[in-house]
Amino acid sequence: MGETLYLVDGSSVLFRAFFAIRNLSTRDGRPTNAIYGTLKIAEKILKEHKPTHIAFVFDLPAPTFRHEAYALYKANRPKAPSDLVAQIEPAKDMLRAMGLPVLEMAGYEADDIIGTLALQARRDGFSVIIATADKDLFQLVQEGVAILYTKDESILDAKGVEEKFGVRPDQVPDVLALWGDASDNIPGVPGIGEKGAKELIRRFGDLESVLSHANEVERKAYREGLLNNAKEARFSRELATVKCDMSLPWAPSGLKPSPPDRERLQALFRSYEFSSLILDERGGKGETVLSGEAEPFDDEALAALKNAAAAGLSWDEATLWFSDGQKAWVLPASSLPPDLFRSLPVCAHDLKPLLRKLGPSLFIPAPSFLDAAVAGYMLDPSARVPTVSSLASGFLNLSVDEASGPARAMALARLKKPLEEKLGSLGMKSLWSNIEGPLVGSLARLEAAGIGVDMAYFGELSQRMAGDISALESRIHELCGVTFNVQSPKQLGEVLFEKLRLAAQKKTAKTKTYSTDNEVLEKLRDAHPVIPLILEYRMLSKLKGTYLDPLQGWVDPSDGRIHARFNQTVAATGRLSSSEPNLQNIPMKGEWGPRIRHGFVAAPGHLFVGADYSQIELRMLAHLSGDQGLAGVFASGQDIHAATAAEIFGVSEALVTPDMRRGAKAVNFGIIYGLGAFGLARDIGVSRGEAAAFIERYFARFPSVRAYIESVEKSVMEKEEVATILGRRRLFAGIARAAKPLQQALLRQAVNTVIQGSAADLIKKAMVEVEPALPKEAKLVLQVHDELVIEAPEPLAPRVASILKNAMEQAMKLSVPIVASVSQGKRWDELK
DNA sequence: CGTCGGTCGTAC
DNA sequence: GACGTACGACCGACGT
Repeated sequence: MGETLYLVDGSSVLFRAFFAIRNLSTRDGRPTNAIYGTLKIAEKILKEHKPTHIAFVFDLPAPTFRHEAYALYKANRPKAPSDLVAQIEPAKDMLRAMGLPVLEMAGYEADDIIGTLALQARRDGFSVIIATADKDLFQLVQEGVAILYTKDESILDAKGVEEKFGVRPDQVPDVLALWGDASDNIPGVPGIGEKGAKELIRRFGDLESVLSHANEVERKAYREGLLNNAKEARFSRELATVKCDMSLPWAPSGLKPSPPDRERLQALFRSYEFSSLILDERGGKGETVLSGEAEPFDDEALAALKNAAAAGLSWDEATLWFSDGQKAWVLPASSLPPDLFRSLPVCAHDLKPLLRKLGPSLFIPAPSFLDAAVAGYMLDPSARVPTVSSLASGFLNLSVDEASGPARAMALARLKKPLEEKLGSLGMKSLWSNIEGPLVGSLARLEAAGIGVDMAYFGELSQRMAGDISALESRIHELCGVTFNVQSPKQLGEVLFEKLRLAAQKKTAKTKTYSTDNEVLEKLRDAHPVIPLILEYRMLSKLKGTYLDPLQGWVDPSDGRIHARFNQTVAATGRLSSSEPNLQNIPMKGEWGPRIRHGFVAAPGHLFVGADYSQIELRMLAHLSGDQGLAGVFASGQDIHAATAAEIFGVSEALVTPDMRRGAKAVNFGIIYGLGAFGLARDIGVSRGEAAAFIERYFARFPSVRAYIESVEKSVMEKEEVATILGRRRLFAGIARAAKPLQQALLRQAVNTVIQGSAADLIKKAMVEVEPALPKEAKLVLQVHDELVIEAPEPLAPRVASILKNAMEQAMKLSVPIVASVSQGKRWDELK
């Protein structure tokens, strides 16, 4: 193995540190945040990568060949803030004192120095890592040259660049040529942005091919932009290309770190007041400050932690810290002893990502573990999930440097007991130990399993839709007699209601502009031939833009699967949420729903086994309210909406018409959401009076439901909180004193939280109970609020189906039956 | 150039 | 003002 040269884009690192780190300054007001950030990044690179060769490369404020070629080069760039400028030289001083080579040369840009050195180093047999936050440098990546992207600390090789940036490294200048770069005042092609530039380059390969095929580009704005700006684009490409043949006075072999000048460093740290770790804003108010140093993890540490009341655990990219509350110990994540976690009373903050990283086999938490983020969420699920330092401030009156691993570990060790006591005193001890605690591991495994997607199928679907969308767009412009952005509600409103003089239905709440939502357009469907086209356009571009195209970017290349996040600490009612991407709102209805779900496919030899609760929230309401009428409907297994219709309309079920059933269904949903007569009337198209009568008949038929809702409302006004069936709570501070409209909204939230949250408790319980009962080859892959999907080897599917159904139906014993219907299939759309 | 509020639209 | 819980795409205004 040859040696590795780290080339750090000093200007970009400094710039990023300046904006990323909260304001730091010395007592006499000199800013130090960018210096501190640069120091941290330098330390991190030295510690984690131990480079044999390294250099920090900076720009000097002098004209370069690009300025000569292009008078406007960087002319757009606003002057850097003076607080940043003031830190440039001190940061370089500090790097020099650390013994790190600092390179700069008048008339040479850092990018070109880096490019030239990178190539030279490759020729000399080095591997090269370029640390930067600037995508321009992605173009330098090749065999033996990688990027350390400081925005997310990922290492990108050519494949990585393609995944992150969407094109090959050698195509980066071509993309920039079209896209332009406002900060460098590279013009690019007007009308083409990031998305368009990448699409065009991916399609045609490079700038020249794009220009020569400009006539084939469907989108008018792109086509005209290309035809009219070929010269500018070529010129932009030149500007955006890093020069790799500069003549430089440095050789890669000479770029070695030398021993730090300790005395000079000490003096600089004293001057910048870095001597202790940073105090946060609360540091001055009589609180103890927890910062920290850590010793290497050894047997002594292990013994201390095993005997401690709690083992605080924190981590970053590659390092773990443990603490018994007094001392802290550090070890590389890679040298983690198996079984360690099982033997320690761990307290961590947001454990799931670590679990994902280490793999569940390395990390099986002891039963006594606590996740401080989840605990904080349980204590107040509407609040933003607290940080370690905010918890420490609240529970320990302690100020903690959130950026320090040892300090976080130490605080977490001390937090375990008070958090557990608080959960206990609020009656949520078993909610933690039976549900939320085990769920941390379940969700980590679910996320790690991911779900398979048929990208070729999605690609084809997307392409077909692109043609339809573009045709619709042209036709819409034609019919309206004007070219405009159909995706802009503002522009669309102006065209429909001013130019075409259609009857405006309503204004939007905040901006008082014409509303153009579905409801409005449906009312106008027959008022102008363009309206149906706009509705069609909306639907297609929504589906393509939200559910088809972005999914590609979430496929993990290592296994071809999507590993979405299932968040445990987001929804105020206790539900899970899903993001990156959200797999809980993939379309289901309409002709396109199944087509999109069809793209989610079980692994070869496997099947999806899915089960969803039938009417779980209404069943939960029947149980919570004890309403005999509602319970009777469920007990007899009738169609709930038809039965409700029969009750409301006072006819036998045989005489219930589809319209009556539809109305009853809306009432049933409305009850759960606190619907009023106004909303119901709008939903089912009856008069407000009729709607009010429906609601009144509903409550007359199911009187305990009304009584129950009123009891929840009374209780939340007194206690300012509600609790679900398993004791999960949600706070409604100040509800009693709130203004009427707000109070009404809060009351609806309160009632809905009990119902929705209790249903969430139920399916969470089912999740943690079903997992241990499954064959080990079967994995949970989705949770969609009332639905669980398991992926199982085909021969095991029938067994898994019965285990799943059983676990879901037996998770709680309610006064009404709980029914889960199972189905299986190769693709998601086959689950019914 | 990034952030953020607004609007719209999916899911349960 | 009027129906609860989410996520996120796109637009457009605003100020890092």
